[in-house]
Amino acid sequence: MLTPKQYKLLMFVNKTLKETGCCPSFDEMKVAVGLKSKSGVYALIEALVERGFLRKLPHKARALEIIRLPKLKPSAIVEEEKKRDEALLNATLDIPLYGKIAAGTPIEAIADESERLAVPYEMVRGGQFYALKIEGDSMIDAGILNGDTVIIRKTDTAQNGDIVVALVDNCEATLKQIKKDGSDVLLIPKNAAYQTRRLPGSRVKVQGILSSLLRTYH
Amino acid sequence: MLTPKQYKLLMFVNKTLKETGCCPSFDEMKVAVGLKSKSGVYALIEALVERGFLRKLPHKARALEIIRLPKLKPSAIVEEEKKRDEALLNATLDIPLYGKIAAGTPIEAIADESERLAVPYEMVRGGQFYALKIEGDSMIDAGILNGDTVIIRKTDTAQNGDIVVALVDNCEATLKQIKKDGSDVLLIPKNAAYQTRRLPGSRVKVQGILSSLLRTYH
DNA sequence: TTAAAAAAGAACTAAAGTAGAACAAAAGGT
DNA sequence: ACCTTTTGTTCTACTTTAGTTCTTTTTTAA
Repeated sequence: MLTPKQYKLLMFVNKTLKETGCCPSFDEMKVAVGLKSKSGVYALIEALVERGFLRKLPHKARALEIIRLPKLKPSAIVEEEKKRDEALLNATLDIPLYGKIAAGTPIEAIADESERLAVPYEMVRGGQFYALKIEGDSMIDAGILNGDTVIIRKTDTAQNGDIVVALVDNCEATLKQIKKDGSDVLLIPKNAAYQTRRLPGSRVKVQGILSSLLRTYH
Repeated sequence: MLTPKQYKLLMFVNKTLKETGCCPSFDEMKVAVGLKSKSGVYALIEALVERGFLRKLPHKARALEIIRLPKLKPSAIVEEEKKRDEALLNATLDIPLYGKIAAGTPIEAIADESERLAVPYEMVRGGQFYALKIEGDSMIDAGILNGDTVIIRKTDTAQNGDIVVALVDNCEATLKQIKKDGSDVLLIPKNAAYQTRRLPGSRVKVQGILSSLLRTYH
């Protein structure tokens, strides 16, 4: 609808009208839009009148009226769209999102490959990882809540005190703190309401150790 | 109804008019729709005029007007957008990582723009976000530990019970659960060892609400 | 393969922007 | 009322930018 110069001038007239209450002269507009001659301003004003943005009161000086302004989109929306474009720059890695794992009473085993989770590359660098959805509150005192997603690095060894995914008797998987006690292994929930389990080392396999945690609110 | 090229051009003209207030030239449209010659743009414009989507002010440059927009997108465009959305799910967004925020005794205010953090796109969809490093243990019973990174969605309003970044007296920022009590505001730490603070509403500004949480082990 | 549609490119025409000057009309002060 | 200053209008000449038309090439689909 408008050329850039026309738009610039219209905005200047609008701003001046609002700020000072009186209309700028052609010479003032001339400097505002960066021209050296009034004739150019005249042409721009004529164009704006013709397009219905301005009205000139005939035979009057400094007597322009704004009829309408081009309606611009709120800049917040523009920013949002820019953000989306930038988003494509950074990559993530998809890791398998296995079903829910009981952080309370052990329930489900690890299986399935269908669902995947995109996580920032830095969180899953150097190693093989998978994600689990936490169900239950047995690790609540370690700040691991029901519904949290934990990212596990695959490994079959762990240090004393690590929080690990432990597979018991090849059938139940659970997330617990692990400690060795002689030939036995302690699986320690982090919740006073739960009991530590003591098992012979032969019945417990480490399937990975806790690497990071994601939580979404609402 | 419209070909994909026509649709794309119409959307570009519409967007340009709304964002800048002035009409794009044929050369600008040419690059926007990925053509190398203006003549192609000309044909597209003619088609859009003929179909009643655009009006050309005769014998004027940069003088297109949108008459209406199509209610249906061409299916090729729909496909393209689907792909784009899928790509976004596998992308991260960089959000500003402001300094540490005290979850214990309030210490530092929010400032700085230098550090940034890459987070999965889904975690920061629809809004403006920033990240904070938690320092202290005042929110430990909400599963928010010392050293955790929280992602905050900018907003100045919160529901009763939300965990928010609260700015007290314009100088100290803190992460707490918020509750309204008459004209007062309660800032509730989630740790029995800490005291709830009661402040007049006028001294507290909400700077964002807790949206998600990241934790890295080791 | 071939016919039709889309795109590229060049050439041309038209409009917009620039500048300067001359002049006419309005505004302001005395 | 008068004169002076400010402001607006018109004209010419020219440059740059933009729009149109045409021919050739490429792409696409039948």
